[in-house]
Amino acid sequence: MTFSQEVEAIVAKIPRGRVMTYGQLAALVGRPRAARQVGGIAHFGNPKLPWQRVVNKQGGLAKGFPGGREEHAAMLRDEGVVVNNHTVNIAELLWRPDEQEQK
DNA sequence: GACTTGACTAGAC
DNA sequence: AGTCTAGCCAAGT
Repeated sequence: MTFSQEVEAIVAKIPRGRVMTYGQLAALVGRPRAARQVGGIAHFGNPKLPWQRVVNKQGGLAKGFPGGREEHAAMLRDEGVVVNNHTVNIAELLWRPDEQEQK
């Protein structure tokens, strides 16, 4: 299991209407400083994963997302995420894996 | 096996 | 407050 596979696994588990930061995502797989790599994985990784739920620490949408932030924001809104000025309420929407684990 | 790249983050100017 | 630089880690070439 490579780092990218672990990251993809977590991204795939992010519930609808929730988001995560690259930094936290990296930390969850044991590499708190690998935020850059998380972004890199998103670029050439599995395009079917909800990368739109992965945002930077400011809650801002990914700058390199295909279609631009407009499309990114539209996707998140469709999931029930409140997006203001291309920025999500990271404090409210940040998802914690333990919410789902509950075990 | 070494060098380059990258959808990040935090600190400095 | 906006922009630049440096640090970081793993995958790609």
